[in-house]
Amino acid sequence: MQLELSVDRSSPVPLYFQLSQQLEAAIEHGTLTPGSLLGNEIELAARLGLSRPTVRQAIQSLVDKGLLVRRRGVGTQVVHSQVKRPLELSSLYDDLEAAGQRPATKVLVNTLEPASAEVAAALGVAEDSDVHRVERLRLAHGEPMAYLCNFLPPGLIDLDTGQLEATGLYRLMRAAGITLHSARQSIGARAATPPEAERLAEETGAPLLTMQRVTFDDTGRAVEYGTHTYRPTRYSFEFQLLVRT
Amino acid sequence: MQLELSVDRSSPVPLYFQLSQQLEAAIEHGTLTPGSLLGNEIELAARLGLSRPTVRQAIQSLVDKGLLVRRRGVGTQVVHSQVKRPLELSSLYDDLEAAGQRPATKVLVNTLEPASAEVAAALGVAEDSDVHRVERLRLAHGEPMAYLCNFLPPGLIDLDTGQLEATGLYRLMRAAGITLHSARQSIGARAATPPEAERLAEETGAPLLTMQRVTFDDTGRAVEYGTHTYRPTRYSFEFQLLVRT
DNA sequence: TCAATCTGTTTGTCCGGACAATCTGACTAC
DNA sequence: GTAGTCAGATTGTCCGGACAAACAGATTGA
Repeated sequence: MQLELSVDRSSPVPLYFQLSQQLEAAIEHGTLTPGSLLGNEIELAARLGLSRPTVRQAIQSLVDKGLLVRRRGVGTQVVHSQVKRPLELSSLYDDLEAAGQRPATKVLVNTLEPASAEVAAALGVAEDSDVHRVERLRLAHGEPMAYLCNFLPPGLIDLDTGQLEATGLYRLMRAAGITLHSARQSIGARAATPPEAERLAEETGAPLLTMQRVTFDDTGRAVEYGTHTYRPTRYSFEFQLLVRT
Repeated sequence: MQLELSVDRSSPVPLYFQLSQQLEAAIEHGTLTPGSLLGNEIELAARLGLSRPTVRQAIQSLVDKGLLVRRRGVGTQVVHSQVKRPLELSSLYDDLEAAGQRPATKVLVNTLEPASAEVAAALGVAEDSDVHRVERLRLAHGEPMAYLCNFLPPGLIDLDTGQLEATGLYRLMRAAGITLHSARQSIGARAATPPEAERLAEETGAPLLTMQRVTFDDTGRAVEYGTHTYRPTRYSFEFQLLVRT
């Protein structure tokens, strides 16, 4: 294994992070082939002039990502399977853009209105208190793909219709300094009602994929509640997930 | 904060794990209320007679689970939101049992047959080589909930029809010493074909929720490929997910 | 020939310490 | 009164070392 590894001690980037990125790049690039041993931690530390805990921290982060597997008495191996992303909080806009689909968004509604009981419960605000309501149609290649209805608590973000049409909601929230932390999702299916069918250019009774989601920031506040419907012929949820250990 | 914490040094259970379990229990139980500070690491270590790295390792594991949030200069806080499980590799059988639904399974097919191109590609075996094929109907309260079709490479596990009816496939695999590592899933929806409708007691054209999954063990081998259809009126996919950092 | 045992390798756990980065809150200067 | 500055508190990073546990392969014994 002639893997070139080096760390820059003058950089503000943590050493373990520099190392883990280089290892990840090597795996991605194929320099480290699946199944190959990584060499033992102590020697690796000595080679790089690092301590073993630092090397372990780097390796551990890749184990958590599912790229490496440790075996006591054997060594650390690159996982065989084609792990891509261990399921992050996915954004339809980003998904489409990554797939080269040139997403477009049409904002249908962008108002402030009193929260229904359902919305109030999801967002943890008082019933009838004002919340943002945003309804959007997401298109790809001019064809409707999904109908997105979102509710946000007030005062968190400035919802500009122009920006909503230019990018995704998650990007706007991140840009507004909101740290997304976790989400509770529910994915199901049901038959399209007449208004839903019309919006998505489907027929009444056609199967629709539905997703409901409440997103929380790192302080535990609910920052978004969404009810989405997707055309199943155009979109499905794909993700990779890891077994918790 | 009068939180009772203690560790047993004579136990073979790692100290950091003992601590993290106690903290998790305290959070679950409500002894540690959301938003409350955990007390600084150094004092906590001194109080328990542990070193700071050990305490940090315990805390880190809970941060990874999404239960705690660290803030430099502030401290470690319990997250507000109702995080439950950060999405593990879910098993329909376990899900139903946890919901107190008394799942029942009817094995429709349990044979060895040549792999189709699709199955061979998913499992990474040669086309027309023998693979296990298992078709099951999963019921709850006597009502059909899902139709499960799975393919497994040969020689990995002994598929006994009786056992398949008594428990879930994942449990059997784990019991056979297979370490599940990751899975690639795809969730979609479509209209029921006549045979599908009949199996699930739905009408032709009714919306169905579909899930395809390839599961890998820790050596990177594909150990299972499944094509499942669910009745959306009876089942939906619920999960909590964390933003990767 | 086969099974049990031993041995070396590698990761797992744990320690104690050091300094840096960042946040909060109080203080000070204008 | 307001803005900038400073100090204390807390986590982030990193070091060097020690012993335990588990695995693979070779050795030994029946």
